[in-house]
Amino acid sequence: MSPRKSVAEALGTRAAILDRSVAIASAEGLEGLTIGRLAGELGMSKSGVLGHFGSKEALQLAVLDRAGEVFRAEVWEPALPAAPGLARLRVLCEAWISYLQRGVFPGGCFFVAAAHEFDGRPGPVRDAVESRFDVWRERLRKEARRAVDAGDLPEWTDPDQLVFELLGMAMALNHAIQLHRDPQAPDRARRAVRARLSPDL
Amino acid sequence: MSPRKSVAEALGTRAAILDRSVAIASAEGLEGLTIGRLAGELGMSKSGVLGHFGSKEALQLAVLDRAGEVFRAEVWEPALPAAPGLARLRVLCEAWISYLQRGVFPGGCFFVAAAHEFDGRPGPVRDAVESRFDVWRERLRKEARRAVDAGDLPEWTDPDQLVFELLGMAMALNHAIQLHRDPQAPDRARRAVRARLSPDL
DNA sequence: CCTACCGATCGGTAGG
DNA sequence: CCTACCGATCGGTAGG
Repeated sequence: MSPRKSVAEALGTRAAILDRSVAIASAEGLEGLTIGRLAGELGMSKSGVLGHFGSKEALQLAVLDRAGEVFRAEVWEPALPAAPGLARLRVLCEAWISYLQRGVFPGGCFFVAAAHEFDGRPGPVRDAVESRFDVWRERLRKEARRAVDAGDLPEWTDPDQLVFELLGMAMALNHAIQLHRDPQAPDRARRAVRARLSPDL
Repeated sequence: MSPRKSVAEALGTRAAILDRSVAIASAEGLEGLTIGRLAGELGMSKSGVLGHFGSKEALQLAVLDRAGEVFRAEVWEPALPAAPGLARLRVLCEAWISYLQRGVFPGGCFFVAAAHEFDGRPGPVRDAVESRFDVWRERLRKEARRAVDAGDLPEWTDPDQLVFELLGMAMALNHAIQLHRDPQAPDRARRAVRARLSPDL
């Protein structure tokens, strides 16, 4: 009989806030995501929204977590059935390109956008963004190392150099799609990946 | 005897506003650049600042022009003495990497940051950013084409593909410097460029 | 170039 | 989860 909702309802509300937040922040950035706008779009009061997180910064961190779950499901998990090493690295890159091509986040890669927004602002949000990139680069590096060890990539391949170039490919693709709406960009990215991961062709 | 300043003084004030604006916007973004903050740092009133431009959007466009002059002086002009084609392309890439490495804009490449900030917001600022990238890509493409025609790059080289990959290299470098403060990144970028522009090595 | 001001919006809090 | 409110700041204008 209390006006408080049940735990399940509260979790549902929280999830709804986060999903809407991801959509807004993807297009407008994590700062452009304001409590007032969020409340308006969800038909809630500002304090109702803020009560779930405590502060805007805590909301931003929760949104990053939610976006991380999406990235994981879209790019990392599809590659798990593939054999570790070169095969998995190829699937990862294709899932990565597809994730950008399909516009899973309407504003482009959530983390690249957040990195640009926060790289000059010390604090927990910046740290969380950097940490996510560290994890992702490490995963790519591990597969690249396995591929070299298995003899599927030339022995002179530097895994860190390869990861650097794959990240550049993804960023160029993200940029070409978001700023130039270039329909040829995904195929360019695929060619760039092929040149690095299919040395025989 | 009027309180109005002379034309020369007004131009000096305008230039001072723009230089400060470039510094602020480089770190905080073109939206984070606010009239009030600018006025405070310059010891002026808000209306004094705004009077030079008319609106925040006009200020943002003027700031993009100013940043464009800096980029031109730092990256394009140093390459003009080099012979068109492969030689100039190499000098351009080295000047580009050096511009990012030295932190000419403290917040990293001004245009990459502006592209991320505005790619989802239609309007004159977005158009100006896109146009600047078009000009830059066209310049790179032209040099790449010359290099192929001269036989200095393999005849199967696709200039658009090469430019796409060079842009990716620059974006990966910008990202590694700004988010990760990775001191090895400039050398990684140089290796990536060498692999594409020095096919003999 | 200034002061003085406008309505709108920001993140956040008090109290229920 | 709400209403009602806080001080601060936003871009911009009127008038000089």
